[in-house]
Amino acid sequence: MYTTLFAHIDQHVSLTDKEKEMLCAVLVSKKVRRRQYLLQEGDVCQHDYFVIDGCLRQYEVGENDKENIVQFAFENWWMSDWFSMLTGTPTVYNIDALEDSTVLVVEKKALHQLFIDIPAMDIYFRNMLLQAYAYLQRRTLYLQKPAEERYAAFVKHYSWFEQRVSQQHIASFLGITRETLSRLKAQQIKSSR
Amino acid sequence: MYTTLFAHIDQHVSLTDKEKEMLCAVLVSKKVRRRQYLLQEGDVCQHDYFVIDGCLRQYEVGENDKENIVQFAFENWWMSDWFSMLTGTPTVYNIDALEDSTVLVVEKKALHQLFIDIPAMDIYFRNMLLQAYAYLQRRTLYLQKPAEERYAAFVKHYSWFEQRVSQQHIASFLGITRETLSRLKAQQIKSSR
DNA sequence: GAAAACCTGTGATAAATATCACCGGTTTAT
DNA sequence: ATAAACCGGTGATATTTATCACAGGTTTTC
Repeated sequence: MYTTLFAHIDQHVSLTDKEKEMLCAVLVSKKVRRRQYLLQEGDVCQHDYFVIDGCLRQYEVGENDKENIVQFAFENWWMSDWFSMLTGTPTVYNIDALEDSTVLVVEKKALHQLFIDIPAMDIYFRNMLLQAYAYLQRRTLYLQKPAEERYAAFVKHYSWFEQRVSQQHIASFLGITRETLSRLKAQQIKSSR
Repeated sequence: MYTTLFAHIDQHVSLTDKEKEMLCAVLVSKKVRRRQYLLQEGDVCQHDYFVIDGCLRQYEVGENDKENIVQFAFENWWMSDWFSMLTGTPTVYNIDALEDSTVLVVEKKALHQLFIDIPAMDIYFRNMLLQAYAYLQRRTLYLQKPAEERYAAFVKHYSWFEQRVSQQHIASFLGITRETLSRLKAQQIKSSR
């Protein structure tokens, strides 16, 4: 059950068997159904989630009920609302599952204790954070550009998303409407001939 | 000289005098003039910068020579290109000073050694990262929305920027043209009467 | 297995935003 | 000290993108 996570951690740092045991002790595995919430607007975020299998999304619901997707999480990604967790304030985001999924759950305090008890986990998490930050910065950069460039960047970096999530969710991720995305795709196919 | 940084660290964690000494040993203070580069496209980023006084910007130069500002750094902010530093690949960003500034410089390896030697610095840096990530996520959210909402969010969260940086830089930060920003401002003044 | 809900594509139109051009006022460089 | 560069505002216009409406195909639900 935990092998997926161990394999991922092994790509960054080495854990002793004893440390793996300590880690397991604070992990809880959880099955979530498609459309099921892990976090809802107004909650205070208390957990960090690691996707073993499936797909999560994090989004804000604007006025006019429009859903703005901040992030997806597929296999081997962590997802949480750090801001809410760090400050103890209610979150503005929702996290739910786009597919039936299996996740590992770590509670906030247990996570911080892990950092203290297992230096390697501390390094692993910092690496995860740095990586997440770097990717988010790149996304920020593209969100400052017109729709066509956003889509081009998406195809270049994340084209495999297309197999997993619907067009309208990709459009939301790119900050454009589904209609505009549909037209950009048509245009791209045309220009590649 | 280092009191600014110590004061900032103190807001998050406590350092012993011995630890402060160790920290000072790896810090180099540096004066940078307005327009002077700290990092240029193509460099591999090797340093993390802490602004004691002044203001930095991090930006990408697109085709058509357009500057896309990813981030500002004022007093008490750290700035670096984590992605380049983490992966050792050349950066796509430039970092330069918008005002004559004083910064503290830490070299990559020294920084990682700090994390190992001083647990409190480790926690401090993780907090910085979490905070930076949370803010960037909020920015991502607003970049998915129309110009008027971006500007409104800017005024709400960062209006003090306006005293420090030019309109065109703010426009770049918001991902809109300076003309559009100018019109939004005019419109805001009008509607507030 | 029929009805409802959902998803993608596409046309017509409206709204938002960018581009281009020009202005006067300020700062910078020689 | 003067010219040059920069800066922010504003009008006219072009381009991009959103909105609205509808249609056919698929999936979900009861």
